[in-house]
Amino acid sequence: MSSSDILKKALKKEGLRYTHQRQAIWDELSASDEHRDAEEIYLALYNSGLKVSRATVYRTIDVLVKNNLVRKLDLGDGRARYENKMDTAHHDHLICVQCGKIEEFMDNVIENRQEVIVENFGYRLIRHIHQLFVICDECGSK
Amino acid sequence: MSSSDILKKALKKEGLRYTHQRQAIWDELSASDEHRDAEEIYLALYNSGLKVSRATVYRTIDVLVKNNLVRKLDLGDGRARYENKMDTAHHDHLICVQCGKIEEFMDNVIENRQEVIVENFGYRLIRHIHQLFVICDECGSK
DNA sequence: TTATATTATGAGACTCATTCTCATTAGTAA
DNA sequence: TTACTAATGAGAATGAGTCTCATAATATAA
Repeated sequence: MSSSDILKKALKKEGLRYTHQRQAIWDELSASDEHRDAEEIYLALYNSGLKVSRATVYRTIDVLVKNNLVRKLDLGDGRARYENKMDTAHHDHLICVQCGKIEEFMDNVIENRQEVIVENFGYRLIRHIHQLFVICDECGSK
Repeated sequence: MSSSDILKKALKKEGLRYTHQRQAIWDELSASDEHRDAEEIYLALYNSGLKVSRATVYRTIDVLVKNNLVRKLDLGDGRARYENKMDTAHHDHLICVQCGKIEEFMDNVIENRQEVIVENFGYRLIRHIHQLFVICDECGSK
């Protein structure tokens, strides 16, 4: 399925219209596996000649997040980051507190324990946030 | 060690002065095991007749957090929560996405796996955030 | 104690990411 | 095409948190 088909499908599901702006924003996000904030997405589009407003960037990202095409990350520094979620397995993040580098990890033992913990409370797990703040090899060797 | 001794010790370590406001804020935080935001702390003080400014609330909480007397929680909704950290073992949180109720959990298997993961990257673990967003028993039964 | 030197406080201005408003523009169903 | 809406853009608004600076309070020295 092409990039535009994926988007069109999500928009149709939400009863939303297919626009150039939405396609441009989805193209920008789906073409990269970086963890960027809204301003970086906005500037990337702007610099490639696509004048999409910040408001539309935010609005469109919301739709993409809601439809599981993009993941929103809150790293605790006041700016949300977004990552392409297409064709990527579930994972959580390691963040270097010095240089900001972001790595991904996934651990089945932890995933299973989470379920057990929530079950013991008699609750139902909806989603989780698991972030390991580290000093990476490069920063640690300085 | 009394509440004021604990605070005085932390302030001395930081080279800061002991003031009524700082004591009032620490009293308010140390007397409860709730997870409140800065505005709630401010209002609790205000309503008990202690007119401490918001700026001082924020400034003092920063000192308390830095000295491990208080823990700052980022639940991803734009307002930081603070909890008394005195005499409490390490734990992470379950948050009900419907009613906002917060429960605490601690799992040694997870704690150990975290260390292993970070070690495998050749990094050093500084701190972590682990939050399980759930639907609690009360909300789930409705 | 009392004077002196700082530091802390309060009020409100400011910041910055994000959301909202509303007039204009553009999809889309018929 | 038309006609009906929904989407967009520009900039105002929001809200948590931070900063400024004149005034008040604390710690230190005498």
